[in-house]
Amino acid sequence: MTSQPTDILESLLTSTHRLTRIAAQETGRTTSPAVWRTLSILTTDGDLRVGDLARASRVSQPTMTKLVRGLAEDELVKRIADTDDSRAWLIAITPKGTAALTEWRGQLADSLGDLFADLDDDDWAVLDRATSLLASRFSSRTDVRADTEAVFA
Amino acid sequence: MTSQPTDILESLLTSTHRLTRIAAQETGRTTSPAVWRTLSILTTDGDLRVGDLARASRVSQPTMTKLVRGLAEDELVKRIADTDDSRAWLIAITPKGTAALTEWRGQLADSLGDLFADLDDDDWAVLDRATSLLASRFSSRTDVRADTEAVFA
DNA sequence: CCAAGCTATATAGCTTGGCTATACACTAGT
DNA sequence: ACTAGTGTATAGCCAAGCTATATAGCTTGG
Repeated sequence: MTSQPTDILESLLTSTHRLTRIAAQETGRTTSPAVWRTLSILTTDGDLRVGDLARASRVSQPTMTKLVRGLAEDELVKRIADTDDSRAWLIAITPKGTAALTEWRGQLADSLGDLFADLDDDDWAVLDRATSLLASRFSSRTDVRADTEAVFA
Repeated sequence: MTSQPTDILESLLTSTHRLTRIAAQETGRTTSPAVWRTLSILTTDGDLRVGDLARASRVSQPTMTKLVRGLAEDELVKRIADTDDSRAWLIAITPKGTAALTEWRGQLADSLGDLFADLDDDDWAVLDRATSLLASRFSSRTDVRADTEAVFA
């Protein structure tokens, strides 16, 4: 019996959050999901305004403002003045930010390696496909939210 | 071309956290990942002591104590005195807790339904297998290889 | 061309989940 | 019985999330 979508989604979210906790403990890193979610979005989508970044990451604008402030202090992102609209900023990931994301990716593999040691190539292929399926949910779509006019600049 | 495990894991975690944020916004629910992660563990593993629950959920013991207090106030779990060790408590999910988890599962399906509308049966099978693979990482007692039996039956 | 309103970001203040350090209460070993 | 060990709770901190609101800059109608 194949599981119902509702069960699959719940199990997927729950399991992944447990994985996240394991990664946090094993790496001893304090870097939060919010940080690498943000960096990851900037990497795949390119420079974004604070508001668009908030929508992409699905958090409120004040939350993203706060996150960006922290990231900018750590020099993982930089703010670029928007010449067309001086109220706005373009947020761009810095080389240091890219390096941090890459490093975290490696630590993930190291810390979760043992847990996945028994997976064969076929299992990895399944995870790969599933991950692609999930990632494709977010790519270049008329994002449910009505406005989003200028995501690509 | 298959991605490297390190990329797969990073993308998996990031995508799922974005899904989590979408679910939070669409359902308008304030219930946090920590809550349903805890309820989900209690459902699959049965009654657990606070310490064991903390280990299963991969948070510190004080964090779990705090979570359990909140859950108990909402009557989603109850504390059962451990007759063998009067320092300890067994934490059990209540019918109300089970109902809440079930309801959340349904809301997940509702709120994420549109996003996954274009998936065919094959795609869902992939997600199902991947989810089983992930879930099997945590079945601490019945060791590895739980995935092979768990997918289809 | 300027007041009124709309929009982009920032600030304030709150809640909760996460942590470490430590206290307290009970169990167990010698 | 004393000491060491273990299970839970408390205290106090920080970060990530929220809503409500302020500030600053665009835009537009009269």
